[in-house]
Amino acid sequence: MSILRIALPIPKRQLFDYLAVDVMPKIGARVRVSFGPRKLIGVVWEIGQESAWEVGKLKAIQDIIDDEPIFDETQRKLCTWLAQYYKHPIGDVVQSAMPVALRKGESSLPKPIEFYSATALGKKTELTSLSRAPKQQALLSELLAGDCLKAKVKEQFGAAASKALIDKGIIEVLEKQPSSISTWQQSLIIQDKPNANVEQALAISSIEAKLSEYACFLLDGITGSGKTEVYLQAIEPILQQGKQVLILVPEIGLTPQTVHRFRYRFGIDVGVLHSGLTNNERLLVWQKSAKGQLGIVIGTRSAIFTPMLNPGLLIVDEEHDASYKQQDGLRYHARDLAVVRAHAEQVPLILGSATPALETLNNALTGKYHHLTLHQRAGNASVASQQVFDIRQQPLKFGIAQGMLDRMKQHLQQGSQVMLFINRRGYAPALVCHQCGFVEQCTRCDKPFTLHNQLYKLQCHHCGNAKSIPSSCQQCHSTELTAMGVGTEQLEQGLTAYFPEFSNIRIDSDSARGKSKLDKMLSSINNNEHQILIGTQILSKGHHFPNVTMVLIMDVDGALFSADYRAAENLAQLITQLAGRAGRAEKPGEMWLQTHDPGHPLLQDLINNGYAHFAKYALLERQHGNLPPFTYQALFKAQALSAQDAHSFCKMWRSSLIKRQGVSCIGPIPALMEKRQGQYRMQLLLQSNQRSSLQRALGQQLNQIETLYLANKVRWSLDIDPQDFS
DNA sequence: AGCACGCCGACT
DNA sequence: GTCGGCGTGCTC
Repeated sequence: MSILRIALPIPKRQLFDYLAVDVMPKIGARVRVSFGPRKLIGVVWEIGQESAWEVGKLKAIQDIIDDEPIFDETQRKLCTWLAQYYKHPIGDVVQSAMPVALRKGESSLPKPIEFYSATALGKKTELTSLSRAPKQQALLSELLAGDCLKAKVKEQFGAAASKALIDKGIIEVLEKQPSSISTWQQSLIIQDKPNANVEQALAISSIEAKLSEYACFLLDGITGSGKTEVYLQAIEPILQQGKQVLILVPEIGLTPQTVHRFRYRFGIDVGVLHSGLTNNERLLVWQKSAKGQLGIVIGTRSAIFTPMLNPGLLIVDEEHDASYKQQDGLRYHARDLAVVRAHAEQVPLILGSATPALETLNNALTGKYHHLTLHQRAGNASVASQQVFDIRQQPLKFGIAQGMLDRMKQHLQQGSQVMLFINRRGYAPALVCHQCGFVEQCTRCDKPFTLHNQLYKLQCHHCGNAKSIPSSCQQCHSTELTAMGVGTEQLEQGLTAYFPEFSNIRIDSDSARGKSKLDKMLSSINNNEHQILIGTQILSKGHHFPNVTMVLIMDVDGALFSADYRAAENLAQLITQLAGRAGRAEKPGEMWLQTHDPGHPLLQDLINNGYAHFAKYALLERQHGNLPPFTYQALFKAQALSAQDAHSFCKMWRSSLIKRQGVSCIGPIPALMEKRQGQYRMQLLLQSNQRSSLQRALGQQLNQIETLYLANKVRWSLDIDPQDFS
């Protein structure tokens, strides 16, 4: 008796067994089943001969939705890998790999294309007989010349005209299968291909040497060095072989210009997947790609799941970008999944960035990835000069030093724009003396204490050691101790009052919700409608600000002294990205970094030697500190209505994990925002030198937790390779 | 995750 | 007397 093992949208780390009725569904096809009192849609994941359940108690499936699998073997492999690696319920994984429309049971087959055609009666109808209905007359005349797509008719002639003609029997709606539509391979052209420079040509030929096998390339090219041109020329032979290309871009970077550039170069339809699409639009791209009808698919994080009939190349642009890591539910990293997918499909993968993530850089340096570098800047690109501004003992107005305000004034009066940059992401903050720059450190670890305002405590995020907040500086006895970071609103108000004659605009993910809103803001900036730009991360992504001649990074220390070891890396990426986007050749920009520690070695290294040098130094530091990518981490989070419950749950995890080989724990430590929505949040950081020992320990741990201890009071989650510790 | 079952408080 | 609160447990 064949048993169907089905992945159901249930948060359990298991498959559910069912029986087939008379037709056997294929592996990878959707089926409808009854599950307890409700009906669910699941995907047949395995077919086996026996069940751990009593076979007599198994239910039969209700019906089969797909005759053909919607998950091919590679996709099933990817999902299984995801579930295994991220320790996530398989049903949930399968669910997130599917477009929403398919989760709801929509047909996976492309909808037939509807078009209007003149009937036999229509062909005999005199046009003049319709002279009293000009719209209908025009439509009929159009259709006598040839058939026309339904959507196009509706747009040109309106719904009323076509309906009237259908009622008269003059025209009719016909359907044809989309596969009979001409394929992109026939319309492929190569438009306006510029000559590659030496470095680009070298990169392109390195990639071309590995077109039909797995290989991972880090395309490490400074801003303005023409990474996109390398992508375009690497794509060319792939498309010419009739194979497909999947390109991932960060959430905000998905600008129409980029898409246009691909579309224009090759003259083919490009499938675009972004958050603004409806479920049906998303499904359509999915279907077309699965049928091989799209040469290029571009999309954000979840586009990595798009099936391809004939894959030829994967590209992850701006691979260091944090938006590739999903921050809730299935916490996967799309870049890492791209590596797994490229391997499974046996196709090459290009990871592109001006500021590669340290993990990626390490893989390139150890030879796991091929390292391709572009140093030459094309044409009129420029980089802003970078310098630190010592704010010790400086009077600060809404977070800005007086010296910097004066400098801003100069730039503004010359008609230039000034950009202020705040890290709104709450890095675990330290306590710093404004007089002398002294930072309170844990005596055991020599690491800055993290300030927990709600607890009114300083706590070391490396050993858990805690003390109360001192009232004066240990070194100079000043009472001016400050936490780092200032709110955007406060700054906005302050600037409006201080520079009444200049208009300011705030750009963050809240104010720029939606792509068109952001575009509008950007064009108003480039039209000089605003002189002072206040922004967060969003400004560092993909856009150029030729008229900005001064960039001020307000809260450098927040990142330098954060317990989050990634904060310094993120800051360096941000500074480097911004420096490449402000000003232009004739009007170069200057960038200022406000800090209490102007001599900080990482900061000095970045400013004097650039990102690549900084990154190597930072990697060395990570190695000495036993941190990723030289060790492997997982973050266990627990939240409960009572702090005691959350704490003891973490401790229970800790005590059972610590017995396992090669895994160490830090915590439990309260989360940065200890209490949110009435829930107390605690976390435990797990670390190992060996990826496999961490994986094994977590696997065993989860088996226990599901069978032995079901703490209903505590909601918990596990973040493998955490990027963010808040 | 849902959904049912169940066991206790304030209402027509 | 019951309507409904949400704690507990189960779903192939």
